[in-house]
Amino acid sequence: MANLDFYSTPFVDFNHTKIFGTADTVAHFARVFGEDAPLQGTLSALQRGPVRFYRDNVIALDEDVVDYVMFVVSGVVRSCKICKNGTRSVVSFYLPGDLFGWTEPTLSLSIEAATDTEVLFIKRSGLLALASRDVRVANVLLTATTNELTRAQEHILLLGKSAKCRAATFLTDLWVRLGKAKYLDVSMSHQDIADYLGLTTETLSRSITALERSGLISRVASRRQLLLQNHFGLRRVMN
Amino acid sequence: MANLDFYSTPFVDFNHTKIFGTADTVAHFARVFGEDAPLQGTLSALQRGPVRFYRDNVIALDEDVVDYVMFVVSGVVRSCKICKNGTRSVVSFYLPGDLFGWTEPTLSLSIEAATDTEVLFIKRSGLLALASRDVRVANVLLTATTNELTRAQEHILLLGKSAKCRAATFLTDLWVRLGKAKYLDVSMSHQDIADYLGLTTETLSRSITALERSGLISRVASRRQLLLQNHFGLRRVMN
DNA sequence: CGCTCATTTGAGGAACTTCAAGGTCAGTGG
DNA sequence: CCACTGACCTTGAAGTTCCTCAAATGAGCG
Repeated sequence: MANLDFYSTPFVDFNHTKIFGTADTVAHFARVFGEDAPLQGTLSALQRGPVRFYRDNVIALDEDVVDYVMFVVSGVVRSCKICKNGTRSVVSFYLPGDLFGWTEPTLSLSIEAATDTEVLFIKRSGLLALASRDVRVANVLLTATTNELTRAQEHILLLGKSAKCRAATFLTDLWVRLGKAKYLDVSMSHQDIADYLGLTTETLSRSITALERSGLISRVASRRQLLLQNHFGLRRVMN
Repeated sequence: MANLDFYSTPFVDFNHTKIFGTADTVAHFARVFGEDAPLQGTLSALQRGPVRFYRDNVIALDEDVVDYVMFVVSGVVRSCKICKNGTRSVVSFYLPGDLFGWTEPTLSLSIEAATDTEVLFIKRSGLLALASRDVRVANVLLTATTNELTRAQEHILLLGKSAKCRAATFLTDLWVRLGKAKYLDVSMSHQDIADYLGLTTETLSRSITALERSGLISRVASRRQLLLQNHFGLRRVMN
């Protein structure tokens, strides 16, 4: 179980983790908070990490993170819940550049590494104090939460559609969120995606195969790498 | 279509609306923003309304409300989307005391009256400016968005469960949100609830009947009024 | 190469939807 | 007061989609 008091000392090993340099972090942060040097300094005093987690390791349990918000430096983070009957739901995926951890701990979601990932921990109280002094920071925080809210609402709408539509929408959205690169590297497992879409892996597989047979997507080197061939057709399936 | 420039003049009629006194409004607002008299004054300068909407009338289209957030004074508001194939999804219900309207307009949700309702419109820019001067207001805004995010995530989890579980959870949650009164008055239509739960009205009806036959709930006077009889049993169905 | 684990495919079953009809209730007018 | 109306909810039977279970195939790795 994640014990975040660990992070009060910067640069520690934890849970098979390895500490990386902060160069990438600053670059990512700059995208969110701008290039203001004094502000960067204040922020880096609040942050711990980045900490590396290997795939499927628990980053934090929701109750543990009331004191921190998190920032994804690399990899994919999933926020999920296992119900009493054994089924799992993935509530959200967080990608590099996402600032998350606002939700109430009452849901007791588990924050886990969907791939190998680097995560930055930021003192919530310090960030809120900073926000009350600097309007830009306050705006960033409000933007981060409303963005996450918007994605959650899109997710709700998605769960009302057919399996094929869910798969097509997921792949297209992921492609957009990852910057519309030529090839889409689907780095999370089919199990994670299925639990996100409210499907079984079998139905997900059949849906993706159906999209492939329709000529809308095609698989490149590995099965994890896709080429979205017919964006217009995909848009039509997405409804 | 709702044209919010209308509200730049206070106390107007709009869309078969009738203007009510502000007594209730201030009481509701006090719960959220506290009893600070100068702050109340500043806030009331930002607000327009309350405006009354009759059931099934459109309060605002998402694109229209970039300049306003909304506050429910009485009744139930639904935020929903009609897809191209004709199916409708209800993303969220807002109850008296809820402050909403943060989500990005890209989703183009429609904000509608699920029952007769009174809604207060608050200038977004003014509220944000106030938040940057008053930390309490900033906290209220962040709390409002994170609360809504938490509810959206609970909604996502709910859509992964069985029809009976969804119905039981919906009724129990509504009962809690409405203050745990003895009897639960379900004021929205079954169609609205079904679209919220991702079910048909038929399946919803069958699920509620099943709950009744199990002795977990019972109907009182009208079909819209329920008594949650066995909270322990409901909890078990909710999983 | 041979192991393991993830993905794919197939057949059968369960849950939910669809379509159709009947029932209930509040409001309306005779 | 009572029949009539229309909206809403309930119930039944048939159909669809997705899930479950089982087995085969493929990919990654020592």
